[in-house]
Amino acid sequence: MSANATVLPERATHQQTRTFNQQLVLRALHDRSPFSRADLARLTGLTRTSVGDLVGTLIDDGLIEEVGRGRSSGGRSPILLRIAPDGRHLIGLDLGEARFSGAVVNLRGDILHSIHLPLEGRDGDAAVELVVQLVDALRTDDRCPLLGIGIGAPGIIDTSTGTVRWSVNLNWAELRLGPLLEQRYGVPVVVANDSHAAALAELTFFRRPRPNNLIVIKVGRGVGAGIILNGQLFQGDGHGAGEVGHVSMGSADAPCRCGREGCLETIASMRALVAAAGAVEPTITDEGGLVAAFLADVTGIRRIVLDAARQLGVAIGWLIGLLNVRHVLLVGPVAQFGDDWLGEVRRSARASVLGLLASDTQIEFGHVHDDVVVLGASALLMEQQLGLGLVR
Amino acid sequence: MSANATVLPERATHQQTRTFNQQLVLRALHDRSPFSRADLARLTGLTRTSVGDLVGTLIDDGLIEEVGRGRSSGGRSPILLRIAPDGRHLIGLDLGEARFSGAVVNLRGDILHSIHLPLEGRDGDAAVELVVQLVDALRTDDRCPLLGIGIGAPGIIDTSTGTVRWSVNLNWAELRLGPLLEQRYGVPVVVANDSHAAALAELTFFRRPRPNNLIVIKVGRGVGAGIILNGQLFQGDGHGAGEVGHVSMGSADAPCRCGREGCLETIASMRALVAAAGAVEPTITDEGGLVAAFLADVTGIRRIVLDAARQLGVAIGWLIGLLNVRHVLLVGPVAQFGDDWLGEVRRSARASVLGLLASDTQIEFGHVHDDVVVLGASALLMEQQLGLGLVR
DNA sequence: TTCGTTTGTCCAGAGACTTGACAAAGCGAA
DNA sequence: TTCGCTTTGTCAAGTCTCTGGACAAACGAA
Repeated sequence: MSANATVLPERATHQQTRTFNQQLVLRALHDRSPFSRADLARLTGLTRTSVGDLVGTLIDDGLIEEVGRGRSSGGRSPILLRIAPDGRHLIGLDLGEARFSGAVVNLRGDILHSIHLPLEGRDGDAAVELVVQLVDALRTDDRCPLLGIGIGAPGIIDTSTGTVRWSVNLNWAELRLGPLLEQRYGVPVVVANDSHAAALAELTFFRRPRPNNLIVIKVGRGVGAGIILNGQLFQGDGHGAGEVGHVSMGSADAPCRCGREGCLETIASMRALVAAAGAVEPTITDEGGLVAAFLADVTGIRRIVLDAARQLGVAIGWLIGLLNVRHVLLVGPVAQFGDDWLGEVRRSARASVLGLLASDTQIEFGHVHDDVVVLGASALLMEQQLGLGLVR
Repeated sequence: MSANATVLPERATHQQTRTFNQQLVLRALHDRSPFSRADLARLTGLTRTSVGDLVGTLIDDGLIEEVGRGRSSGGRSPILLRIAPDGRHLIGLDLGEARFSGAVVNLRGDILHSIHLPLEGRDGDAAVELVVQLVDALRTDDRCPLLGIGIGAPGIIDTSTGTVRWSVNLNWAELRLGPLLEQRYGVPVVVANDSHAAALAELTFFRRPRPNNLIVIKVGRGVGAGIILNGQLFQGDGHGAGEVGHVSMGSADAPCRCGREGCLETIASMRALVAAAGAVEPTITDEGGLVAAFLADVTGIRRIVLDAARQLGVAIGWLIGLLNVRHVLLVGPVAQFGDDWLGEVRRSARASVLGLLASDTQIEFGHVHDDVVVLGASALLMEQQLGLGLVR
């Protein structure tokens, strides 16, 4: 037998069957609670016996709990079950460009306690130190079992090994952040790109029924997309899927921090918009000022912002044309621009792609904008540790 | 329990475990033969006992066969196994724009017998009749058990139901081609978009080790892509993934048959190139003439063709930027343009996307061009019926 | 109160993988 | 040639998990 053997998936065993069905029960309860054991049996196709057994071990694990009895439909009244919200706690981190945020999150996605630490120009090891501070601060005072730590950060991130391969503003390269924290805290750690995390947050906590395919575009200081296909986060061969911010839009104007010119990020990101608006109207120096000027219809500003929306729409048009995905969400500070801006994005996207595909696609704002990365990182951790949403 | 219950995947059962492991063995042998039972045990992680049992049923089914003994490595010499090439035969069809092709294919992807029927303007029911003729002609004279019929056709195709939702030049809309043929011939039938099929052909028969992600762009009369992500064909919510031919390239010149303007297809397809070249050099009236003129460096023609390559490169740049996929293959008649053309595509694609992503991506010609759709349709059928390559 | 229905659980049974053991088959050294 | 060691393929018993049938508990309605 030669050395470079074919790579095969894991074999199927009894234990895998068990785990899979346990996750099936867990996922049903996560998607919509409460359910009785009999409900779950009908829903999953398993027998009442099997469900009873599975539920037993899940209750022993503290992951689900009984919450009283439901209304009878002519027979014995069912015992209702739900995910035990505080069966586990998670720590979710958002390593943003201006500040690091962290929160303790429960299994329902409730944020129990959150902290923000300004970055103030720190990078490299100093930034790692800040991460440690954040986790230390969140870990005190919580006697609930900790499922692990989920981290979202800008840049190219290898989630399978927990390595930050490249993050411009933090000045990290090939940083094994995951293993480092795992060793320090002794709990599982997952690290993912912030836009990818955002997509998972919307999918896991805010979309019912869960779409198979979903694209979430996060427009903040940068522009990035999280792409969920067949119910799973798609990261690409090099973990760089969704890097829409650095695709060339043709017009080579402003230089981009990636070293090239004409990237979408130099046109449509908040950073670029604030700069462009500031050049016209010097009083505008930050996002707040820009948004206010846009909403107040200040001459010139409106056009700048809507032009950017148009370019973003072109990028979305490509996404729709290439992937034919029906759900596209926009999250981040751009949500403040409101429906005029969104309308421009929609028009532009629809104009640049085959009608049959575009007409079915919904382009909307996401549900959360501030904590979306924290929640998404938590969602990824839940998915990896508990199997919510992951279809084997 | 409310009516709109959450959609859950199938529960795991013993039988599924069995099927899964059987497919694991089958897939190992399909990827690289021959292997002994002991090899397979090491490769899959199953015990020798289990593998022996699985192999037994597969041999009884006629899907694999023993092919003598291998060299001993100090102990008893192993009995070598491989897929029985003619354990099943398949019929693969390519419903092209100018002609319908069909072939009998075996499990190794060998084409045993093929036919071509010119379309001669037929569409609608007449085209369906032609499909039936093709199958009838291929079915005679083959006593090997028929696994089924695989069909690749241009247009938007719902593979899950076997429906051609929309095919311009065949004038088909919502045609339930799959069920129709299933009823007539009593064997499983799969229908897929031709570019999607092409991608499956390259993945299934010509790429070792099998890449996780692969994009195959078929440039012929139209332009379409087949997108394989996480080892599976990705079709999108409306089965229209990969419709790169109808994304707007900005410059709104020629009207497209889809009703819009500036589509990639009006610039980079063979149909468009022949038309553009014909306008400059009236002696050019078909693909052959165009290719000859390009290779002979006829004034003006070269520029037209390379301009098209550049535009195609932009589209590939978007694909790479959005999906970060490392393997991109080009198939179809454009392969005749050779390395100059390919070089131009590569340059353009690399220029329009983040260096970190582009540098890892290989853009090459595919292995087959003529029979790629026939083989791909067969591959899809094999995948669905035998589970080769599909990871549950 | 009684009957029918629904729920949750217990017990036996079946399917598939694993473990341990063993015979068959081959290489190599004494 | 013979013996010992290794590898291969198979057999029997054991374990894990799902399934099917049966039963008691719980509830509404007559």
